[in-house]
Amino acid sequence: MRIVFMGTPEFAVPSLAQLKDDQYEIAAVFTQPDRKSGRGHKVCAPTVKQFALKYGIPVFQFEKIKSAEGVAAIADLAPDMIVTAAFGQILSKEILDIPRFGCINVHASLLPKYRGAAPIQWAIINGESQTGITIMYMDEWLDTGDIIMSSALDIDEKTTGGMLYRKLAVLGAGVLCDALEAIKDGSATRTPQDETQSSYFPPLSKKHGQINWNKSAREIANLVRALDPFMGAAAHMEGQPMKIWSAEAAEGDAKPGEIVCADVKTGLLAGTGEGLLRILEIQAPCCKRMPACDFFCGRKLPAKMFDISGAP
RNA sequence: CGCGGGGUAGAGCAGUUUGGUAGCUCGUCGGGCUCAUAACCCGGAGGUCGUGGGUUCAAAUCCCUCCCCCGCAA
Repeated sequence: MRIVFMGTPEFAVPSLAQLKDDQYEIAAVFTQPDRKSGRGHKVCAPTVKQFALKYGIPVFQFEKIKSAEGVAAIADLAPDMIVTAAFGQILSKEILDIPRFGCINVHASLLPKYRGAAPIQWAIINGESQTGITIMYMDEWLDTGDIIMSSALDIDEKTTGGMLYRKLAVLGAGVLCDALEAIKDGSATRTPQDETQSSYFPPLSKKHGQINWNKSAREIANLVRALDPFMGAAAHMEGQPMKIWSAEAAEGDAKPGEIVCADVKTGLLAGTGEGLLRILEIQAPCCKRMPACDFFCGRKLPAKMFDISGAP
């Protein structure tokens, strides 16, 4: 089977590696263009590109895969199937119709729940105890195609976004492998998604990372956990941005945002809409993330409470 | 050349403007006090002040080089 793989970040790498290990013919890899990113705006190649180059797989990068050039490039490769995993671009019908075995996607949720670009983080933000991987045929809309198979994974109270991301990337590769086997031997099924059970969550932006101190300590702790280590939950103190990297709900009561105490014995406790938030790891501007007790160890806290209005 | 902050003891910071004995909090070790303690008191150990060079009688501090870390922005 001749496969064209499309993916961009770390999440897609285990799936691509699996295809390679299983001896599928990988005609080419499509990934997002190199972009200026990070400090100093250095141009960085996507993780998938780095992997592909290492193994001599041809790499294509189009600003818009839907463009005439993009479509032509895919058609020239004459793939039997297109496999995507966190590619970052939507395939047009024109592209979807090219491979004779269709186009399948590795999605990091149990569809039809958590459609969208950031299902892993949203599942933790919403306090889900379970998520998973779905392998599905793609259609013209976002994450709405027929399901081939899925596999569930439990989320425990300590699972961060980063941990879950890595786990699901590996699980995704495994389920992808199973799905391809089923497609090859003709046993694969197509199950339409139950629209009544569907949910969609948008890509994460800065706005989603802002801590709302009026929410419950549990909800805030979930947000903090979900955004570690990709973005970090943002709080502000006297207008200064602070990131909270690790926290847990604790018993007690105080005004939202108010710092109840900050000492080595009890840690850093802040009030919320319901319960207290014990902040375990925090980061001030210009500093790296550090345990909360280190943070207030050698300096005075800038204020007695967090800004509850959010960003200035 | 996108903007900006930072690197000083195991950890977190002050000291740099105006060059002149290396400081603070926490931890750690020893001792004391206490029914007892993560509390309190006394004492100790621990630092090539990121790297390399320059200026100077003298550099954490002033000048240049390089390395590393972080915030904004994407």
